[in-house]
Amino acid sequence: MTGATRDRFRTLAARTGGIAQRLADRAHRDYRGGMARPNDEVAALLQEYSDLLSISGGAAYKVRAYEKAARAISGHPQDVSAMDADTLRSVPGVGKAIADKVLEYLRTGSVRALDALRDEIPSGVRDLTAIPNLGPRKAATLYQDLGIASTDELVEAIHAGRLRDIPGFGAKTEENILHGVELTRQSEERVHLDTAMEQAEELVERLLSVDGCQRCTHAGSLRRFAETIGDVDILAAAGEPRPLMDAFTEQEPVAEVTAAGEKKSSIRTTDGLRIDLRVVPLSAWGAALQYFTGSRTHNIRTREIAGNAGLKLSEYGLFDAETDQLVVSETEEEVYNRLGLPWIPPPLREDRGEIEVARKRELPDIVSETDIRGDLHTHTDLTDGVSPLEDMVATAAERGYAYYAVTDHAPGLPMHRMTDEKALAQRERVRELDGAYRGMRLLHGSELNIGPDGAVDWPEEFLNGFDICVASVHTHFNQPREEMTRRLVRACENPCVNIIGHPTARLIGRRPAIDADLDEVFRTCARTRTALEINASPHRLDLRDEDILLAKKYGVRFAVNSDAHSAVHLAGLRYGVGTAQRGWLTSEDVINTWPMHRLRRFLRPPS
DNA sequence: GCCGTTTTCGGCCCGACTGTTTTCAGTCG
Repeated sequence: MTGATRDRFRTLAARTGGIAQRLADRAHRDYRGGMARPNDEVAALLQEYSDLLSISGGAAYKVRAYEKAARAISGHPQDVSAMDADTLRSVPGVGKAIADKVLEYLRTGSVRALDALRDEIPSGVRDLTAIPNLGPRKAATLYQDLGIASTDELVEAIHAGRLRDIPGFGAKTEENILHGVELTRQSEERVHLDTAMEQAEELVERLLSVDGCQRCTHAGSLRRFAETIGDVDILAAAGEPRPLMDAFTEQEPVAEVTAAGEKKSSIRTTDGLRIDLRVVPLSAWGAALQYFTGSRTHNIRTREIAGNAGLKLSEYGLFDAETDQLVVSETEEEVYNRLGLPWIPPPLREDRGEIEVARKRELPDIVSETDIRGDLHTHTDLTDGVSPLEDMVATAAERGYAYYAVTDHAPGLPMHRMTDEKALAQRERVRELDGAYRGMRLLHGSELNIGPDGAVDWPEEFLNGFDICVASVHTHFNQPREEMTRRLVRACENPCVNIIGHPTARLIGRRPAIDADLDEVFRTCARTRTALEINASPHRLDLRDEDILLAKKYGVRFAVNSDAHSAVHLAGLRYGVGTAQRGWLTSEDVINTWPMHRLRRFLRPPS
């Protein structure tokens, strides 16, 4: 690389890091976990192109253009694989060059320009940018100066002291990288909930169409809505397992068939996700479903109960321990009932006291997706969303919501360039649209930024003009515990703040939760009637289940929100509901299951 | 590369923090 090229490289790369980094995570996920929609497949491709372009020192605006197009296509409601050139170009951010590449991909399965970049930059170099604080520029330097093209090589180089000679890399950077590697490694073998779910549902649908398939569903941690998934368990019932096993192992894309038997087969998809299929006779369906749903500790408890009752529980059924006579096995209900328990919803099966409570017939009537009457945290293309207000609202109406809040970012995050005028103009448009959909009311709100001292963006007079305010931590994640606690407490005490958005600000596998005294924060929420969000984004799931259980003890209310940045992602609310279920929440605990008049009173209590 | 009541070039997402420097590159939200 010449000096001049390097200079250009530096100035341009300086401006590209942020968004690339944010989406690299998503792109990586898509590669590991497979692609349910052609749109996501194309988006992942464009994102990869953007990443490689920025690593190779490509023009910053070009990098961003591919980035933007990737986001737009991922969030676009129509299937890109059915589009012609003109329709493609009607997607915002897609022009001639990108439309051509998309068409080339759909026609031939590859893009020459992307292949050329792949030849230039090993995939391991792109993987390096998944490490926090290590962006495209640093990854490029590491590769060019030291030939580092994988995380393992990077760790080795640090231990060998080889980074010391590279300008811009000091002791602190080494330490941060090692810490970041640790964080990413913990989640390396696991995928986000949506990735696993989409893959599982697609597969289940395909298997259900196979001749002789009597039943098919996903089980395991996915059925329990665990926050990340190690491998996907699929259970099917059939008299003759062979056709199902064949359909399973011969599907695309399979990288490797790791087991292929009569009862169980395992595959690894081309993106590294492991999927197990078990086929049982219909008569054993209930016992098998119970067994393969887990959790391990929950099952230890149920087997224990069986043992104490002179029974034996396995994936084949509930048997009399003495005679080996089958007692029951056809449905999960039968199995639980015969153990003296009501059926226990899978998200509760974590051995967190559900057995004892079930025995007393005191299981909570946990919140379900159909209880949700509206979404209270969503974005539009006015800030960092990709769908216009009208599309978001139309999709919300299709989902049957009784109310829907638009909460774009506030001026505190300068990148979004929010202004008073823009917020007021949006409000006017929201008021115009309100009533356009029968039975759905619109709320105009904002997602405020909680500053380092706990203050939020706008003065109280202005905030009073909003129907609803979510307030979230978006910066200064590393404050000392006491400072962070004071910060959150102050935000809760602000009478205009209704909901604390993604309260711990964690990004699963990427950024740890902020350090705060949660007991203190939850106590304050209860006192100030500030709801805690359960952010449904599969990258966040924040609050997480255990924090929800703790907060509930303080009498806090919750809001399950999608934080959708496109119309397509409004459907992601289900992952938040699953998390709320894991936190034992009922609809009484969740403010967006309440009727509009009750929600209004909660948001703006009469003084 | 995309986009345009500024129609065909020039602007596009800005500011702060961190770690490395000693004036700034890189990363992040």
